[in-house]
Amino acid sequence: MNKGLKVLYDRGFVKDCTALDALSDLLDKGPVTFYCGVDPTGRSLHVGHIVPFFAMHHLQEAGNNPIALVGGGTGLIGDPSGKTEMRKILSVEEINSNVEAIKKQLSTVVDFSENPKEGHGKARMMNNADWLVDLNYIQFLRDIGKYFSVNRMLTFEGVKQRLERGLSFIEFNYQLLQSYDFYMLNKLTGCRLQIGGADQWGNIVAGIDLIQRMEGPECFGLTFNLIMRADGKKMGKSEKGAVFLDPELYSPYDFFQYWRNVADADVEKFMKIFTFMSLDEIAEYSDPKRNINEAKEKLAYEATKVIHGEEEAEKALAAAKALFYGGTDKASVPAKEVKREEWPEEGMGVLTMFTLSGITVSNGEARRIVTQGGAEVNGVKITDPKKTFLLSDADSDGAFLLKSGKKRYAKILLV
RNA sequence: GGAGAGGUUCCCGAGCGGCCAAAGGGAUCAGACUGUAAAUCUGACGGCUCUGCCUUCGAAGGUUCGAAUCCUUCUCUCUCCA
Repeated sequence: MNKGLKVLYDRGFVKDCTALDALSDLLDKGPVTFYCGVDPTGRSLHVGHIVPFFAMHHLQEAGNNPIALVGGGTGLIGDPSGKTEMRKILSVEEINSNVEAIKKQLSTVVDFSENPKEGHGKARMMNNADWLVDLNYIQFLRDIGKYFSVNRMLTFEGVKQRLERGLSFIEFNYQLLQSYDFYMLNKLTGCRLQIGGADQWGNIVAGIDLIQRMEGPECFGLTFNLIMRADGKKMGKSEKGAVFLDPELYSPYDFFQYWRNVADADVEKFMKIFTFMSLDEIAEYSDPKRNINEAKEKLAYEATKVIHGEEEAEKALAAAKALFYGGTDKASVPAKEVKREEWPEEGMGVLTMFTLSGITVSNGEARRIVTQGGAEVNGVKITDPKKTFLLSDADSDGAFLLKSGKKRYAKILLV
């Protein structure tokens, strides 16, 4: 099998391939241009979204040329695959600002630079708005629509599910547009391969068929496993909601903690997918004789390093050590700054402090934690919800370190 | 267009005109046990200046001493018919 392709298999990405042998041959013959779509529906991707882009990274490393196709046009519609409800329709401005943010996030795993490393393929970013927005409806129906069978589209799993709940015509069209994307990319760039999550299978196959019917070359599709956690939950959801890549929405410290707390059974799998560690190194960490917590720490460090950079990863690691093993560097604990002169003279109540720090959403929730014995301030357990703190109670760094439960930390920093 | 069913707190889902901030489950949070894991058990779970007060049951009105529960209009969803 082709080397680049094998990497994806070895690391556990691949779910299905339309024509494995033929694709392998094609890759062997030289660099292949391939693409993967992203929907700009939010201002940040979360860890589940980025799986195909890790795959993209490995293929790029093998010399192939990736295209990250932002769905600036299709985002105006919404893909019904895997959704049980209609997606909200975004304005053009929203989409454009999301596109910018997403590009930045993708750059952490895919190298979009002008001069990629020796032997690596050259990546680029494209936007399907470029050819979709001005599409002429009648023309499109005549040229593209004639190749699609509604009967066949109705048999697709994603569509079937939606039929039970209702599917609007606009969403039903998604498949045609995605197929058209593939066709256009093939024409414009010679793109021969589309990769994506397992839920994209139907759309990818439809695209390949379309190109064939439009008398283009044989194209390929490769889909990846939907990454599930050992507890059966979908990847990328945490107690706090989706694990976003945007540090504003999900701090690097929390990001680190997300990986630090994965189930034992997931560690090896996640190392293969969400880090660039070599398989040999991963094998070392997976040795059952080895302390599983060491492996989790490594996973957390590596994953954070990829997404937020080495510096943030170091900080998160140091902070974790400080909080859990009594170190001193607590710098990267998420902090909320408060001006000294704004601190109430009679002291600030614990409940207010917890809510202010963002650790709790309401005073009621803070009260619960305090009365149930889960609250700590600067290492001292607080059980009285009426307890107040004066400026002079802050630690030597001028901070209050708040702890909720066993592992949630936040800080109020006096400035 | 016609007929019917329905919109309940984060999600699913129960709810006799007063005893409903609203059963039950899930999710979540805290405690115990642990390895910053899993499983399990216990407790909490709208907001607040918290033995009380305020805001919620698609929206707006109305009936009533009193409504999530009754009436009217509007709105949205689903099903069947054409």
